[in-house]
Amino acid sequence: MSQGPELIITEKDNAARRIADILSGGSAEADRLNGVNVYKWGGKRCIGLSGHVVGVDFPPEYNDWRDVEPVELIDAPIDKHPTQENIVAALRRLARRAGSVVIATDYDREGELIGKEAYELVREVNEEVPVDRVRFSSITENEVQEAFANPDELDFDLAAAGEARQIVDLVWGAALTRYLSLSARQLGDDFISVGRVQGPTLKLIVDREREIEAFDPEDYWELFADLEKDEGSDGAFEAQYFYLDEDGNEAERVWDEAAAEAAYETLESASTATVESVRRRTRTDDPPAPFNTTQFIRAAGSLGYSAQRAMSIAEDLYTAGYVTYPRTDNTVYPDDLDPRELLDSFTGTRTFGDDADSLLEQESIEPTAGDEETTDHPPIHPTGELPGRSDLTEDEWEVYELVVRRFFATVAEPATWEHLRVVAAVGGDEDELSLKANGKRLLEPGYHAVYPYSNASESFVPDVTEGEELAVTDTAFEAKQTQPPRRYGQSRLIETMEQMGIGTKATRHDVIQKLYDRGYIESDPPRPTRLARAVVEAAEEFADRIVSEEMTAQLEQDMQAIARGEASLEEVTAESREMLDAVFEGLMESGEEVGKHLQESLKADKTVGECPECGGDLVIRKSRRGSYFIGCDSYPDCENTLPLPSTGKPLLLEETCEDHGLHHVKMLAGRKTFVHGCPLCKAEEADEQEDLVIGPCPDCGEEHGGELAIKRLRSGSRLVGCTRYPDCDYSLPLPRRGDVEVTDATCEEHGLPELRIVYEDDSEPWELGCPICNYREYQAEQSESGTDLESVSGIGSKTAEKLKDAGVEDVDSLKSAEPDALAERVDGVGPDTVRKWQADAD
DNA sequence: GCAAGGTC
Repeated sequence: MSQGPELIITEKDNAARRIADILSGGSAEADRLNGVNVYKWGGKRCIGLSGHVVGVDFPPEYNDWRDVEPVELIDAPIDKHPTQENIVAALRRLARRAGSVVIATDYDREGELIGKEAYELVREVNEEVPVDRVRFSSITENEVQEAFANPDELDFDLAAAGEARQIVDLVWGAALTRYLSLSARQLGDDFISVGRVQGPTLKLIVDREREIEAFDPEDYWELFADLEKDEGSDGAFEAQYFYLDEDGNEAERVWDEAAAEAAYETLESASTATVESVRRRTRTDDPPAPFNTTQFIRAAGSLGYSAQRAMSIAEDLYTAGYVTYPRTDNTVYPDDLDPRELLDSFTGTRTFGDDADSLLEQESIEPTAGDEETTDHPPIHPTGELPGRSDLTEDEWEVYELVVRRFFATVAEPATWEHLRVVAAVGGDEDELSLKANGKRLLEPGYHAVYPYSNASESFVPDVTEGEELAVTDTAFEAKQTQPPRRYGQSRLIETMEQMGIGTKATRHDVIQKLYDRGYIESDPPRPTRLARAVVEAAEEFADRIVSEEMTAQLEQDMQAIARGEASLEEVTAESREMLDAVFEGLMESGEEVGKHLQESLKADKTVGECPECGGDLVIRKSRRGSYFIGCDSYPDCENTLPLPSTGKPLLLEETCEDHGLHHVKMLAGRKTFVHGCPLCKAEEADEQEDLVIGPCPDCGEEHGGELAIKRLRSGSRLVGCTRYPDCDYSLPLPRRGDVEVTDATCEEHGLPELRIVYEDDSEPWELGCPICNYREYQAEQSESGTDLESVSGIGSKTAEKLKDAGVEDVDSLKSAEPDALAERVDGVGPDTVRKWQADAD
C-alpha cells in the first residue's frame, strides 16, 4: 500500500473547492501552490485544473507559414505540451508524493480527455500510484459522496475519441487556414481562417444572405374590418377577411389585385356583419423547461444581451456562487434538487418573496423537464445563495433575476387560456365574404405570474352569439409584399448550430465572436462581408466538407465508434487525412484562382466608392498610428484623402450617398457606435461652415490675440479650438450629436458664453455651460474613476471586486502589478491569467 | 500568427 496523501483532480477550481468542502465536511483549507489553489484536509489534497492544461500542436519547425507548404501539415507530427505551466507544475509536485489519485473531472467526453491528460501528467512523475476515476453530474452532497464511495476507472477509449477530434480539427483547420491566407497574401493579424465549426456557421449566414438577395417579393392584399357589438359600446374588435384556397385551407392573403378590390368593394359597402359561428376553447400553456445554455442565451437575448455578454455575466454569477454552472446541455433537474428547499431560500426577500410563497402554496411541485438529459451538469438554476441587490451590477441583477424566475416558472402551474374564434359574414348571397377574429384571454396566469418574460398578451373579442348582427364601423385595404427571410440573430444562430450538432454549449457563442473578429461578419444581426462569401465560395468548390455540417456528423459517428472500442484513433485520423489530401489535390490544380478571388473580395469590403479626383477606388486605410482614413487606391498617383472620426472601427453600409455615390460609413465602438454617413458630405459641410468665434483663447489670447471658435472638422467632429491653429493647438471637445447653441449667459471665470446642445428629437437640451468648465469637470470625473477594470476582457464584476480588494483599483495599476505577487493575493487567479489581462489591457 | 475544446 502506497504512502502519501490522496490527490483529487477536478476540471476547475470552483469544483475543487466545493468537492473539498463536501468531502471534508467543511474543514478543508485552501493553500496556494504556484499560484494555484490546493484544498487540504486530513490526508487529502484537491486541485482544480483549468480545463485542458495541455494542448496539441505541430512541432516548432512547422511554425513558419512561408517556409512550410500547408499540405505538409497533413502528415506532420503532432505534439502535446503544457499550456498552463503553473497548474501543470503544481500538479506534478502534488502527484510526486501522492499515495493515490482520483480523477474527478466533468462527466462528459471532454472531461474524460482532460482526466486522461491529468493521468499522463501524474504518470510522468509517479509510475506506481493507483489512479481512479469518479463520475457525478452535479456537485451535491449525495452525488459526490456516492461517486467517491464507488470509484471507477478512466475510460481510455472515450478519451481517445476526444483526441481524434483534436487531431482532425487541428490538421484540417491549420492546413486550410494557412492555404487560404497564403493564397490571398494575408499573413499576420488578418489571416483567413476556416474550421469544422466556424465553416458551417459562416455558410449558414452566407446562405441566408444569398436567399435574401435572390428573394423576389410578391404583391398581396389583406382586408380588415372593425366590428362592433352595439354601437358606441366598447365591444369593438378587428376581424380579417379570409377564404378557402384550392386545397380547402384557410387563407388571408389575396394574390390577385382585381379580386382583392372586388372583395373590398363588398366589404366597404356593408354596414353589418352576421355572426356565423362562435367557437370557444380552453387551452393549457405549459411552463418552459429548465435552462440549458442555448435557451438561457436566447432568453437573455430577448432582454437585449449579446450571446457573449450573457455568458460572461452568467460566468460571473456562477463564480460568485449565485447560479449553477452556466455551460450545460441538460434540461432535466437532477433528483436531488429539492424544489421546495430551493424556493424556501427566496421567501422573505423583497424581490422574490411573494412569488416564492405563492409557489410554495401549491399542493405538489413537479418541475418541468426538457428533452435533453445529460450527465455533464444540471440545468442552470439559482443555487439558493442569494446576492444582495448591491452585490451585483444592474445587468448582473437582471440576468440573475431571469435565472431565478426561470426556475420559478419550471415549478409553477401551467397557464390556461380561453381562445374565442368568431366568424362573421358580410354581403349577400352572390358576394358573401367571411371575416374572422381570434380572441385570447388568460384565465389562469399560471407560470406567467412569476415569469414576465413570456408572452401573455391578450387580444379582445367580445362575447357574441350565432346569428347576432354586428355593425361594420371601419374597413381597411392593405397592399403588402412578401418579405425575404430574416437574417439570423445571435441566439437563433446558436440554436441552429445546436440543432445541426456543431460546436458545443461552451463554444458556440465564442465561434460567433470569432467570425466578427476575423472580419467575416458585421453588425447585429450579423451580416456577412464580401470576404466571408469568397471564403465560403472557395470552400464550396474545393473543400466542401469544411463548410458542411456533415463533417461534424461523420466525426461524431467516428468518435462514438472509438468510444465503443469498434474503431481506433489511428484509423479515424488516417481516413480523415486521406480526405484532406484529396482536397489539396483539387486546390493545387486551381492555381492562383482562389487567392485572386479572396483578394478582390477583401478589397470590395474596404471600397467606399469612386474617387472624385481620379476615378480610381476610394478605400478605407489604416494610418501608421493606427487610425482609420479614406485614401485613393491609386496612391501615390492620386493623393486624395478623406478623414474619418477618431473613435471606432469603420464599417461600410449598403446605403450610398445620393450626391457622391459613396457608401455611408458607420463607426463601430461598442456602446458609442454611431453612423458617420457620407465621408465626402461631412468634409464638405466642414469646409462650408464658418468658424464661430466665442471669446479669447486662454493660451495665446493676450500675447497673440488668438480667439476660440466653434469649429467643425472634416472628420465630422466638432470642437472649440483656437483660430491660430496650427500655431496654437488649444482645443476643447464638443459632443458629436445635437446642435450647438450659444446662449447669452457668460462664464465669469473664462469670459466665454455658456453653450447649450439641442437635439432634433424632442429630448431635453443639454446645458453644457462654459466649454472650459465643462471639460475640466469631465477630466476630473475621468481621473477619479480611472479606466474601469471591467473593460479588460476576462474581468467581470466579481473579479474586478476581488482585484480591488487586493489593491488594484484600475487598469493602470493592473498593468503595473507584478503577476506572481498579484496572483498570490487574488483567489482563483494564476500569474498567467494576470499576464493575459495585462496583454489585453495594452 | 492556424482549429476546437476546456476554463478565467
